[in-house]
Amino acid sequence: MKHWLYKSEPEVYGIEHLRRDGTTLWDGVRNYQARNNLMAARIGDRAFFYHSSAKPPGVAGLMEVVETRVVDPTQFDPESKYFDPASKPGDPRWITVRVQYVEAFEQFLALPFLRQTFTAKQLPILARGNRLSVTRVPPATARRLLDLTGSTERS
DNA sequence: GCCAACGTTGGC
DNA sequence: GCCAACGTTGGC
Repeated sequence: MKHWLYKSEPEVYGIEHLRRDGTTLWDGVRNYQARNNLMAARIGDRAFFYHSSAKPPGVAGLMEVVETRVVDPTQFDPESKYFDPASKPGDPRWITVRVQYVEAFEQFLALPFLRQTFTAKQLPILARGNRLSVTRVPPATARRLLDLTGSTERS
């Protein structure tokens, strides 16, 4: 089982929205590297929910991947801000996953704390200039994060 | 609001 | 294929 980190702005869609919805389609990713990471997810993988552009930003909760390689419908919707006129229904460009709520962490981990605790190698989003919205979290880092958050999944 | 770090686009 | 211009992300 792999661990990932998915970013979203909590004012747009945060862990509390997911708690309410139960599951959601992680749509709107329009970066090829991030998409490739989404395509590498397998059912049962866990994803840390990262609140970006928040005050403060940080790791807020945990999700489980429940459906993989889902065609992102917003690419074909002219009304959507994620509409991609170059993507063809027979050859969709944007593929994503469905995620399910696992928990909102008792202990939110703010970015300054993450910087104190991990190196950029341990947690790729800390790398200078890293703007990728979907990244892998190495197993050792995932374990430490789960411990630090008081997750129900801690070992 | 600013800026760094990229990714994308389009002219040539 | 190069590269300048432009757009986006996201922290500060």
